[in-house]
Amino acid sequence: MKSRFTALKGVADVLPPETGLWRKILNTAGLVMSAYGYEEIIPPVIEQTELFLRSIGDSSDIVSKEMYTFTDKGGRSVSLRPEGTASIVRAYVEHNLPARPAPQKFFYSGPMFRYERPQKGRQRQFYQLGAECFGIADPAVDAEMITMVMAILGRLGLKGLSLELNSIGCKQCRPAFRERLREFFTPRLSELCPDCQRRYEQNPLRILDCKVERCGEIRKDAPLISETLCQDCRDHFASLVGFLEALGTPHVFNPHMVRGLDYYTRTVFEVKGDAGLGAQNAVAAGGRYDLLVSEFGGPETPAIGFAAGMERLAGLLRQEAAAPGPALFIASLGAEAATEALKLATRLRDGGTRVELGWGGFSLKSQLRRADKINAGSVVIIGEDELKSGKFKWKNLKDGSSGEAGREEILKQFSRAE
RNA sequence: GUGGGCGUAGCUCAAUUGGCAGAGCACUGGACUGUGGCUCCAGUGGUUGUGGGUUCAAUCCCCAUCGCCCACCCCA
Repeated sequence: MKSRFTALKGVADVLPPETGLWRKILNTAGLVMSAYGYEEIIPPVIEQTELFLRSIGDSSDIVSKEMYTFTDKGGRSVSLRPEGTASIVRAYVEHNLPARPAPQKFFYSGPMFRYERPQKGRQRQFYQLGAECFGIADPAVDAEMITMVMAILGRLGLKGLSLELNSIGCKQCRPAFRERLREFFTPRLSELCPDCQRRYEQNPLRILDCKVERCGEIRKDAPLISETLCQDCRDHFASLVGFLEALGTPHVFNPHMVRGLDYYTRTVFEVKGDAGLGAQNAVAAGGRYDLLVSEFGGPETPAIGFAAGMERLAGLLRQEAAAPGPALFIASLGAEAATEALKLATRLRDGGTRVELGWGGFSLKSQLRRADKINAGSVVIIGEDELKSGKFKWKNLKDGSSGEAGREEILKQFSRAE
């Protein structure tokens, strides 16, 4: 710990080879999402604070105590985004995108900020990858979005995931359910854990996924949202389940699942990983939010979205193979040979071949040792003999084959064959 | 914000009752004048997270502080 500066608490550098994994995740997700008709949108990471107050709502700690909020030099209260959806919806309304034909589909990725106590799978600056679809209320869109999320995860080779599903109703039926829930817990309020007593006031739905054992027993006979949904919500959910079954997408109905953000309506879903993620085991989650666009001043527009945590995805994709090395390593002996090596390397690099050089007057042996250490595919040796004869010695470090070849031959042989 | 655990070399970890800070791996070089991997040898690398205190003496005990980890809360 002699470094003069260290990264802030809860933020982290992503180093190679981890960065390769991140790129793979983003590329794969981008590929799948464009097949589903999504286009990238790049919103700013900073917004006026009120945007998040109005979207996420005050029943969540995100807004009340986790935002990076400050006053800028113009006296405005601004915040680093704690999640992506609010910005996308703002952009959608601000640029009058509802005027374009529905559905409008966007994906995004980038850092989010929440001032939380770090733990496994949770940091203050973390990356999310997400998508939003505007303009269609049909449950087929819910099924499509969920299928797309599962397709991304599947394409990445992730196994042991479970998709959980619920409906939390709309503005007609959810308030009624909240009240029924309160009535149910009122007589046993004193038996609930302190956190749940607070939830009772703030957001009684949250009591349903409390981890305290005693609270679990108490809520055994609590009313279920699925029994309280209005007919429209009930139909919507049934239809979604039908689509998923037709698509063969495995899913689990979890009547106790509650999402944290206030703006969700009807469909909510969560994809959980199996092992290795600790307590923060949701790799992706999302839901429908049919009211948010109009709350932001746009026309009444149904919408649905999801977000996935990059760090959690990367954590699940264990780094398997050794770091790939250069296709060719050029060892040289003497100043003249070094010049020749540099010229050769530059021509190959111009053609896209990855080449490393054995710089610096080291013995041939140490240069070759280094070529081996960095996992080079082949090595070419340039010394005085080779300069005289014009024939370079080469050796394949993988299979041990070797030979001699002229410059043009070498160029041809290593010009980005693979 | 709350609770618990942990800070010794780049990494993983030792260090007896409080008594000269070590090993393996990694890195660099050599043994082997221009042919890697295996082996052997050597070398580089540390104010023991930081600041105080107790003591003849602190990696070890005490206090504070910072950082990391895990869990709660919350959530991707």
